[in-house]
Amino acid sequence: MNNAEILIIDDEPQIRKLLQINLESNGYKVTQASTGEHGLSLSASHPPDLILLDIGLPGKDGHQILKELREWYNKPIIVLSVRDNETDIVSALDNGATDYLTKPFRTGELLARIRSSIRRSENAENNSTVVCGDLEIDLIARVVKKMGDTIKLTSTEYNLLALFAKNGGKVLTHQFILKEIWGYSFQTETQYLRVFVGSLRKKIEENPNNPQHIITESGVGYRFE
Amino acid sequence: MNNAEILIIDDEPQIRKLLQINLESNGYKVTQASTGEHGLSLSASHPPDLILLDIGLPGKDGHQILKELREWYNKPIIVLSVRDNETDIVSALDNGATDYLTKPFRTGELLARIRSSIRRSENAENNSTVVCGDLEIDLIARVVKKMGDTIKLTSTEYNLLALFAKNGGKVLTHQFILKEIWGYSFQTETQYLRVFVGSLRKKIEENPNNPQHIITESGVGYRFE
DNA sequence: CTGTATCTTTACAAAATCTTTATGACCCAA
DNA sequence: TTGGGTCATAAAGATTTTGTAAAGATACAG
Repeated sequence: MNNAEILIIDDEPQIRKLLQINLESNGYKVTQASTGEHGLSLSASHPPDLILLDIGLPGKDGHQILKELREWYNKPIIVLSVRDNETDIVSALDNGATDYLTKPFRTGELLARIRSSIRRSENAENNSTVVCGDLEIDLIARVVKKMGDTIKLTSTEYNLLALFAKNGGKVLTHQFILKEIWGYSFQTETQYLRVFVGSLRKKIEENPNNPQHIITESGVGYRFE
Repeated sequence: MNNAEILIIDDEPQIRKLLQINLESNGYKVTQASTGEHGLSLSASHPPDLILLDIGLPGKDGHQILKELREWYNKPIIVLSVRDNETDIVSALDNGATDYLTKPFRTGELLARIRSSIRRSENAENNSTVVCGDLEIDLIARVVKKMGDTIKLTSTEYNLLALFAKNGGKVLTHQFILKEIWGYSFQTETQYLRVFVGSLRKKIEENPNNPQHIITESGVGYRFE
């Protein structure tokens, strides 16, 4: 992923600034939060592709934030901390941190660890091009073709289709889809899904009244074939 | 994974011994190799669940071994090294190392990083399918197939079948099933069960009048075979 | 500032599913 | 034989879930 979105949760402005400059110059899109609570709400309303989390936060502790994030967030979380003691490291890793880096860190190493984390979270969902009957979905170029012709999709439509394509054959619950595309706080907005699934079907299905790709599993969610 | 197999590739016997003792006392099964070449052939003949790789190997360099491993091996590789310079760290991570730890390392931290790596590589795979004659029930994808063809089940029908599949061979009482699927207050609604078992049988049994999968235990409940 | 594309919300019809009722079969003991 | 209990099935009804169109809101580019 070239332009992954990274959320920084850290109370020190100079660290945030340093990270922002380095990350942006490497092509990442950066969001910032100075408190854990703000970080939680930001990630809930728009889930980033990776989170950089400081452990030594004022107010709610970083360990606590990590636990709350991991209740639903399953992409990489790299913990940054001045604390170099084993207890903090082990606790963070066992609570679901992807990696733990002590401050001061080397920028090159941080970037490499970010690349490594993102790479693994990506090929967990098995990247490249998904071919499905007359449909071709290029997950890298973000292009969708039907019988060889490029289809014009809006950003949200594409995100939804990509999520389906990455999880072909599985039933995805409404909650899961809403969480992935719109964010944690949209879990109850099932009407969004109906509208967007409707418009996707109009564009990708041969006969939208008898969908062959996006199949509805009544009461549960949708399944992509 | 409680008893994961870990391969140690390191030329220092005392490090291997130290690792072996610590890993085995934590329930891991340990194999050892003192050279990169030996490590490659061991991992090829019997792929471990995780590899601990020393970078400072005599003969073929650890970076080279890492590259060759990554041509086919996609489970976690944690690099251990006395080299604490950025070049080695970045190179290892970019060549597919899951993590990089400098020696001397803290045992607790290493164990936590091993747990973390294995945990993530596990839930990347993760498919539990119950096969039962011509029936296949994929509990993660929430899909049921009969002779390879996907069967359309309603949400309640699926829940019921999944409950049966998870308890194959056991007799499940009416009360228990009703409690699990509909909730505690439905324990007396045995007629629900008759209706739903009936419709399930129509869909999954070869001959619904002579059911082979869902067997009636008169006066008690049902049993799944 | 203006128009266009996209997203969000509302309203209602259609479809799918669940619940209830009715009926008949079967087994077993009185 | 007869009557009570358990079970299976069909079908009517009630309820929930889904699909669709379209209006209002928002964001964005020129």
